[in-house]
Amino acid sequence: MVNTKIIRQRESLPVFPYRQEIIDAIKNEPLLVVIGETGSGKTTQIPQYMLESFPEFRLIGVTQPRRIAAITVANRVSEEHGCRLGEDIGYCIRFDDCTSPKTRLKYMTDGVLLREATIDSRLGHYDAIIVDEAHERTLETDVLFGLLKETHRLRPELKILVMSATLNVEKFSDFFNSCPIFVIPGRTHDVAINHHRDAKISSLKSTFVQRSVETSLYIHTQEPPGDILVFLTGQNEIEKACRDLEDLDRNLNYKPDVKYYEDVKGLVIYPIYATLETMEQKAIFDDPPRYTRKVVFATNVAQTYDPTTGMDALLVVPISQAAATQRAGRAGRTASGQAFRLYSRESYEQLEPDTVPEIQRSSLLGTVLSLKKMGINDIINFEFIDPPDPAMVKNALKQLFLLEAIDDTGKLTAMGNEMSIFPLSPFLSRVLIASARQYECSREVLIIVAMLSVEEIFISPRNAEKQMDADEKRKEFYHPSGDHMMLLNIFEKFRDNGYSRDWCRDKYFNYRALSMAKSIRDQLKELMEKHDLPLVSCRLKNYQVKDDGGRQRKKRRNSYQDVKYNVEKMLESFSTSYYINLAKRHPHRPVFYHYASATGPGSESIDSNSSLLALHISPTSALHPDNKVVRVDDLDWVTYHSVLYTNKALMKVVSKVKLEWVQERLGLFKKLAAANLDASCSKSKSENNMQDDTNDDNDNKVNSTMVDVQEVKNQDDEKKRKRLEVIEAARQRALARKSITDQD
DNA sequence: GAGCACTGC
Repeated sequence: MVNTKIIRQRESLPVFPYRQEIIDAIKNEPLLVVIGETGSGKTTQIPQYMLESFPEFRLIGVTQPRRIAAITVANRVSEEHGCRLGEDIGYCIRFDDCTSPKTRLKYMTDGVLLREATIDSRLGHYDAIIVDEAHERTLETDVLFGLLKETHRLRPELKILVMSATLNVEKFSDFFNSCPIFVIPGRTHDVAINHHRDAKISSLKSTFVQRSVETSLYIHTQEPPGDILVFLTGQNEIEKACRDLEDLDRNLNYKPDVKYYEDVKGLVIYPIYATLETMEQKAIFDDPPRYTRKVVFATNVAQTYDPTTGMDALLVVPISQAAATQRAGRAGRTASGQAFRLYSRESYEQLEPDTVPEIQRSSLLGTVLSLKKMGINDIINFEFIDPPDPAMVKNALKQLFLLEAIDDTGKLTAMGNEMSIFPLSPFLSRVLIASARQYECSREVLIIVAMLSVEEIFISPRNAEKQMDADEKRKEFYHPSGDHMMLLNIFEKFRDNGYSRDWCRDKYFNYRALSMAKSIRDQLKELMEKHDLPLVSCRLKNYQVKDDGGRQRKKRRNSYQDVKYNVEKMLESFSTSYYINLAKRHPHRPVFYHYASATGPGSESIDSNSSLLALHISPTSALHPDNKVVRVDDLDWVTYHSVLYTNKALMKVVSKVKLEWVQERLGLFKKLAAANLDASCSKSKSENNMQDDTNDDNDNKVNSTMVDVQEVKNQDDEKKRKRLEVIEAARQRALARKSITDQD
């Protein structure tokens, strides 16, 4: 049955007049770059043209950066094509494979294709690969670029298309052997851009929320009807902006003395950020009531990875010119519009032209492990379109060595091979394997690992009363050993309550996060079964439910022995990785110091001082002094899952450990100093010599780090404390300064 | 002076 309406729709798309030209180009060229704006139809049409024109193609793969895009596009295309989703046309995302042996066109996330590549780096199932939304430059897209270039050498018959929305794509073409670029002319509307007369970005500081609210109100009262979209940096700012604008709106009396009040008689204000419930997110697409203007406050900030500490840090940084232009372009999607920048034209011109690709600002630990698994040993010389910072690569190699995933020559070990089975941070993969092969507690550790792989579990209500209620309710999950066991408690209670959304709401837990943890647990369990990793419980045999009130509880406080599980075994499993994040308490203060920073590039650069950065226990931790679960002086050694920089360095997910658990593994730091991890990199001799120097250096640093920690332990005079504080403050300032391009 | 944007396997 031919649906004429669908045909008419397909033919009205900007890409349609170029159908034959595109097909010819694909026929003649193994590599092709296609440019087309959002809405040009490139994502839905070009794969269909290929399906229709190349019947000999058994499978065409199209990657998308986001799950939702893969699903909706596949849906749309199967409808246009007149087949049921999952038959000729399907999609594949994590936890949801909607394809069949019949499938010839497969939409997927770039992460899925990357996982497939770790199993078969030739991508032998595919006759064509299309990397869509390449301009987003996700970590996965960038790695795929390098792999596909290699695959092209091995399989020149494989058709490779790179599709992008930006015009600045010579780079893609240059990378793929100067391949042709096909441009689909777009349909866009004019956007007028207004800059602030003189404000510098650096001078906005904390006033940007207030300024954005004032500007919104100005637009509302002075400009013709039309919605307003405001970009801010985080949830807090967004909520404050919503409140402030609502207050201002309430005080407006919509008298007919201003030109546009007859058309615009009120405001509807929406916040949008990821942790909002899906329903609340969808609300922003509702049509506002008549005569009202819609204002949306949305998020967007950048993540940075600090190579001097090897830690993730969330810092507010100025956007790039490209990102500013893209944001402004949002105003012209459906009609002409205006963009208001709260900073001057000069400030705009001083911004970085392009957004730094994700690969240059994130941890490469998992990426390097995947590449090694694919047989790519020489990571430094791997063909990246924009190579990552070599210091980041070296850091990743060191960490992988400390996890025993690679040996002292940089080669993948049997352990590393097994670790790459799991779609997890290599730290957590290592823990999971230890719990299965060594400590006999994988059934429980599996849960904790899943809980550590999801977004924030705790909801922090803004309302002070609710916040107190939330804090109170959290207490029932506390465990004297720390937060890992708390996570296990939470998941088990969630399970015992039938994975209920209402239960989550009552306890102030993020239902979406806990459901995701359940899915991940199930997936990991399947992978363990498939690869013969034993699933063993450490539940104690003689465990009986006994309620003898306070005495039992008091006894538990002084021991790691849970009445129910062998907690030591679980925490020992975690220590196989997290000895790298071992911290010792200051003798007289509730702060901690990292045991040996030899892992991070911190050891390479400045100082052994990085080990003296004061680490605080996060207020959300069961072990935080205010929570009174344990006395601070009962804490000696702890390991932490991650560090968050606020104005302090906060350890997140902290558990109490015994030094004897990690003593043996600490020896790996020593071995690291002697290892030559990028020996496989065929660098010039002089660079290799430099390499050796660095390694010698590391050896010294490891020692000095240990001496320093020892000093902290033995000495405790006021001067020393002062010195540490000065160092810490300097570090924090340096960290903040690095992120701001404008001078004060 | 307390708190973290977004993806994804």
